[in-house]
Amino acid sequence: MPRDGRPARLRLQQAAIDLYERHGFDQVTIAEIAARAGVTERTFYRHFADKREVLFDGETGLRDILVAAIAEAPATLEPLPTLLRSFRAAVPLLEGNRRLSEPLRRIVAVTPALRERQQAKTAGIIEALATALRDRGVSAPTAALAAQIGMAAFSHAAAAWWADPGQDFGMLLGDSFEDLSTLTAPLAAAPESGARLS
Amino acid sequence: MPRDGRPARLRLQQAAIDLYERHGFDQVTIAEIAARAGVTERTFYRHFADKREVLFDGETGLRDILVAAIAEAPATLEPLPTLLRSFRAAVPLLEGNRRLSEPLRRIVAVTPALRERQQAKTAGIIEALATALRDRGVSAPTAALAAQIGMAAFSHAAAAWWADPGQDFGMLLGDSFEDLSTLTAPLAAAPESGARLS
DNA sequence: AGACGTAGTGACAGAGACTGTCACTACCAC
DNA sequence: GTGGTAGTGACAGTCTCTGTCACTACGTCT
Repeated sequence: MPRDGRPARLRLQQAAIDLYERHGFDQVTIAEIAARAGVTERTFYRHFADKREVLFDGETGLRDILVAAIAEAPATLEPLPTLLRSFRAAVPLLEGNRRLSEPLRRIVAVTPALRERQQAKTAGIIEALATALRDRGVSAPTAALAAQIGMAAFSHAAAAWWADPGQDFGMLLGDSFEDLSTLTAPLAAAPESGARLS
Repeated sequence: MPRDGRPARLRLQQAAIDLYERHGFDQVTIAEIAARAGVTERTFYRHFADKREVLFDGETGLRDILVAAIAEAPATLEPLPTLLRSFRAAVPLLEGNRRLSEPLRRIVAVTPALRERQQAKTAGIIEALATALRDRGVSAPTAALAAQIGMAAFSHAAAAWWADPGQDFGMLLGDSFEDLSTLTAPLAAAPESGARLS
């Protein structure tokens, strides 16, 4: 029985963000969040697994877009170009959520427990990317490695984008993947054994 | 006042590993661990920040070796070759700890809360690698990207090493870094803008 | 209209993680 | 033997998270 028009879930998220930002994650209790949302503590746990999860609801949307884009890519495309393509498909989502993401980023940045959860979320996306690549016939180890590298390049581009709102994310992504090539170029100098990718 | 020869800290670690492995992380209470180590619950928290931390004591050793090796590398060496060099310096440590690490890996693998903590530890090492690269004059964004890629290659090699105990870790590392080159090679096909690394 | 299923919620009890604080003991340096 | 330091016990307390039962709102079917 919602006390106002918005569903309880949304009210809880908004209350949590407000309180976390104002007093710090550690100083806020679930009881306070629930009271502000007009529900009981128990109801909070019906919507979110724990105190951190309330901030990471949007991550699944990004993951789903990326996985779908990988599945739709031309079958002959190599792993990293496939990932670059999928990241480009997610740009509109990120640009649309930018305003909402700003306060979240601030809160997460200063709270170790939340950074830990965010890293876990990123690891989950990497795992999903690897699975999507395996479905295209890429071997498991190569898919895992490519997914990690691709996500690293994506984060690299995202960092630049957050730092300078004026830049075009799509172009930053292209630059990031070029940086991968630049970084790995010196490795060719000292080969040690035969190639082995599959 | 230790009840036996070994310091309480070691007894707590051993008790935690034993109980976590036997009954599962979630089913074990701090009181049980403390009782088995012959101390009180309060003493557990004097040695370890929380219930998970007791399993991740060795990670700092790996980090310190890697950072030291980076600092000692020739100043002209590129970022990724520098990282490869530092990972090679850590091989003896990993080979020496292999027997102890096996049960830890089993426990962590099946417990989401512990995997989360392990990801945080890995992120901490990546951060330390990036800092060490910056100290050599590598720009902050490039250092962060290189550290992530390097750690991905390291994990790639470690996964193969854990899967097949017979392999030489040093050679697997070389193969992993070659795989980086192989993966990024197709990116050169569609350049979009000028190079920008610093 | 009335029976029924389902989703969302309140209320209560409880286990267990983690913290703050004070007092005590062992040990080392001087 | 005096004082400092590290390690510990004991106790109280807060807060997170879970299990359970009952209740309401709402749509569906008959």
